[in-house]
Amino acid sequence: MVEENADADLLFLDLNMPGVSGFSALAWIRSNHASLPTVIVSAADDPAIIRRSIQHGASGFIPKSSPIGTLEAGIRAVLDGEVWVPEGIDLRDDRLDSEEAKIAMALSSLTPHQFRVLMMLGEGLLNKQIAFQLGVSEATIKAHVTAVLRKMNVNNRTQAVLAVQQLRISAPSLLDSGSGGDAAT
Amino acid sequence: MVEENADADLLFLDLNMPGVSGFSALAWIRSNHASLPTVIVSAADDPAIIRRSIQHGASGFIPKSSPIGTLEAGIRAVLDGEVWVPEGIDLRDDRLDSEEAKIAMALSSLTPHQFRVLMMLGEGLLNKQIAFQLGVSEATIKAHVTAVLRKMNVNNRTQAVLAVQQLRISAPSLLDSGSGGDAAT
DNA sequence: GAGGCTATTATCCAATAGTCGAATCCGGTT
DNA sequence: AACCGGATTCGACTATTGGATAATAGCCTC
Repeated sequence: MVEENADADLLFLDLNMPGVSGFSALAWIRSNHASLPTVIVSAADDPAIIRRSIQHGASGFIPKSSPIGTLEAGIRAVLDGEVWVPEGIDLRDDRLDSEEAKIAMALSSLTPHQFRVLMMLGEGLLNKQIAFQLGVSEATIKAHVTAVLRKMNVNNRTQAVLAVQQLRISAPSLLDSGSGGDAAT
Repeated sequence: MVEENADADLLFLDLNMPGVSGFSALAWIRSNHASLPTVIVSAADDPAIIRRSIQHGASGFIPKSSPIGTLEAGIRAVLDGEVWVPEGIDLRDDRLDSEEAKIAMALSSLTPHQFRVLMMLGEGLLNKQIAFQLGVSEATIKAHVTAVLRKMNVNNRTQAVLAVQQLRISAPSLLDSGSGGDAAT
């Protein structure tokens, strides 16, 4: 849709759209339509998610629970070139997880069709099914898939899908990174 | 490890172990070793995660930040057959998301080897690599994979991996669907 | 108009994935 | 001891995937 509406002034983007996992779309749109301010509208209000949205290039974040007035103020602010987040959200000290940044960058380099194909890989579809849905030959899809694997630096579609999954809405800040044995007794 | 220590009295399980995504291991262990009380020990303290742990059959949840005394009390309670969660966590109204329950049930039906193979699929490994790591022929792995696909009711490994990913630690309560509304931290 | 990038398709080939049937092993029963 | 159901193992066969190469066409830029 973004491709077909290149003259839009503003984009409202819902995280967790079916068929597009988490921040993938945001990361791609930010690079391929840099002049299109994007506001995340989400039911989530987790500070970690808000921060990640901004890190991925969103111009604003407006929880669905916001009163109309806030929505309006947010839109005005973003159209004025500002970054808008709910009150009380601290954006300092923000740096994107390096692994996540790497994946986002790879996504950015994809062409529109390649991105589309990748999202469909993420639904576990066969090349043949993707070809049918997009109305092109399977050979074309294979070419796209090959290009995607190369750009994402992975060896097969499953790994590509797993990489994309890392941009899902989950709360990395809540996890731990250390690990050690767990044992029983 | 659980398979090799069938006589254990209690299992401490860390969510997000490398190679086992989220609640997968818990779901499987609960069905295949029903008499083994399992306590989740995690750095996370999100009420949603704690609730999901109990829903998946954990006997207790102890945040890593807990003082020793609490840890001890929790262990005693669980060994006495009780369910232990941090103070202030409300467990009422608990029903597992139906899609998630379906996946957990499918996982439960897997044999030890099949489960192991599935977890390795989740790392994007080739059949050949799995075969090597487990010291069996590739044909054997293929057979296991086929069995897994059948039990999980999917058509290919990518779909199987995606299903397992749904049991990752992410906070469904933070996404749309209404209800909850606990902003952590 | 030339050069560069994307998209499309095709063909050929090697590797990987998935299905089927069958042999073997193992624990528990009869 | 014979039997049974299952888990595990494996080889043969087929389908899908991924890589390499090439050709055509459209689009944008210089």
